[in-house]
Amino acid sequence: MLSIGEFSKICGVSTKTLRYYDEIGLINPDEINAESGYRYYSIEQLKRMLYINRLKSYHFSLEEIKTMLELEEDQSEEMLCSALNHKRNEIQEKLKAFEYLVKQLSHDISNLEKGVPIMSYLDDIEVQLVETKPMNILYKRLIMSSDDYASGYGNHFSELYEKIAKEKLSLLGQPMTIYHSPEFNPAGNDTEFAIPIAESVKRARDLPGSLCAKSVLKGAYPELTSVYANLMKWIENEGYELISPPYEIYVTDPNQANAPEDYVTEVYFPVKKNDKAKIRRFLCKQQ
Amino acid sequence: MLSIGEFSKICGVSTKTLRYYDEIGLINPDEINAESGYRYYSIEQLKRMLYINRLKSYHFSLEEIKTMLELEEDQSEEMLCSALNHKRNEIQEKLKAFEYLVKQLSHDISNLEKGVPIMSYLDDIEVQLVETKPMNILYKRLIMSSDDYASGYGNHFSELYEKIAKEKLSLLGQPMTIYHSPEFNPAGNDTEFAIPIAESVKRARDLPGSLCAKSVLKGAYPELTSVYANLMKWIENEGYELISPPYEIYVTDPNQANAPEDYVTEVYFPVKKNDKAKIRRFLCKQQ
DNA sequence: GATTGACTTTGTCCTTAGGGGAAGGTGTAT
DNA sequence: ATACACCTTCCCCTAAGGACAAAGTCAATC
Repeated sequence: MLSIGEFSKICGVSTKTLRYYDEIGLINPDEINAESGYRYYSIEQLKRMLYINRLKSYHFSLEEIKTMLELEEDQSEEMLCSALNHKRNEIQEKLKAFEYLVKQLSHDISNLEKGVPIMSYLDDIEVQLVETKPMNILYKRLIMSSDDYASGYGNHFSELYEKIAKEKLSLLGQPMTIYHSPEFNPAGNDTEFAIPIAESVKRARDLPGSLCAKSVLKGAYPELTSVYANLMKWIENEGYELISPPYEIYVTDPNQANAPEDYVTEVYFPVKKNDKAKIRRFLCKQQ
Repeated sequence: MLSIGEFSKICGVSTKTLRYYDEIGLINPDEINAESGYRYYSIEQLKRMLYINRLKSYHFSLEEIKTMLELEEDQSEEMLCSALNHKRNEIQEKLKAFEYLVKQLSHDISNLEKGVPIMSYLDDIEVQLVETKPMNILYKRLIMSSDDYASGYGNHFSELYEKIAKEKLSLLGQPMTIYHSPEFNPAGNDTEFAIPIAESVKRARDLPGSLCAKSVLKGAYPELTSVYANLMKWIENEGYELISPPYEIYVTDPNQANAPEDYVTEVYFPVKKNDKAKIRRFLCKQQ
């Protein structure tokens, strides 16, 4: 039997960690001296501990590791395999995200070396006033958490496209997303996926035309918040106000597998000129 | 002026977060109503908030972002640039680590699909008993935290090599590391870097020869803990005990830029047969 | 047998970057 | 005046342990 210190050294895990794992039931010492409370581990527990270490290195949470160890005992290898596969996909996603980050960082660094401030691109986002025409859209509206965005977009749109194909509807434009939430909430935002079509079928509605402030983004989606911010700033400065939920039109189809830097997205903010009361309040607050 | 909810929506940051940032002084509202305590943000603060978001996406901590914002005000762009460069290197390191993880995961998955348990490789690590010859080693001993390992190894060895080159000493073997800490401690382990040489110079000492349990690892360094564990298990089972600190010899030079999977490392545990008292105690504990 | 020093126990507080919810006060529109 | 959305502070919670502190225990030496 090994004391906690000996076991600690052998597995390269601190004694603190071993006590913590005992507490959460991840690996309990083979024997605990009833009088002194000293923990003793057997040499056979080594394998379990090393297994835990390996799963930890794969970025599984201790909670996940615990259930995987229980799977191990049930000899349920398919479950284990699918957990590993799932984790591999997760890591590959992160890999891609990191590759993109390096690109972005390099871009910012080279700008900074040229003396261009990092956020100066904000001032280069152009805003136009346009009059949009009413559209008939096939829609699907639901609460989306920010985690779902990456995977969710594709799925929801493909559902809509499927319906269009099955019911032989006439496609009239690019896919779009309408944001209904009045406040940003990481837990979930009220989001509507839509595709313009000709027919007035069941899950279709009218999107009225109106005066809109519009910006076009050429770049990856994370940049969209900047565009939103810029549009809000613009309408504030120019004395307009938002009259209905903003929406985005995806001009480039992400399924066509372009690089994220080449995506083109149009952002529309339906607006009208501020009314007198608002202006008065606005000036009042300014004082 | 914008209420916290409006500002929240514009920047895509929750109101909770905005209050937290106010608390830690990352971004304070332009104005706070003295009676109601309501926070009001100006449209000019947008840029700062978006800047914070961007730095956050680069995985800077809020603490780091805070100092970077202060740098911004001092117009100290070189510091900013070096911070970004540093972060880029960090991310590239993580990228490499993730690529290796995917490899390892794939390996484990393919094994598992063949019905081979993940940890079965442990049973395949061979242990031999060997008699080592005494060596004269040039050494450098210090406390290394586990974070330092990746970067530290190279530096410390190159320092030793430099000394050998400058003082025209005779190189007699591969670089090695001796682990003196009695317990694993993430904050730091007592580690000795050493290279065998012929001359008895100042920072050289004798490493006595002895009976050793030895394993050879072909694979990346994170696997070493498994080898250590296996050796400990072996000496426990075979009735030996460790008599002096274990050490590793790096047969493959990492500087030769092989793939980590091809590294060859020998691990030595100086041992002797258990004495009677130990055996008695051991049996006693077994009961 | 006594002491020493290394080892171990439990306990409490601390870390990041906020999320959840309660209790109560405000702003604004009707 | 009232309803309702919005805002405030306050407190507790997260994952995976690390950093102490006070007190008890082990094994070896004198």
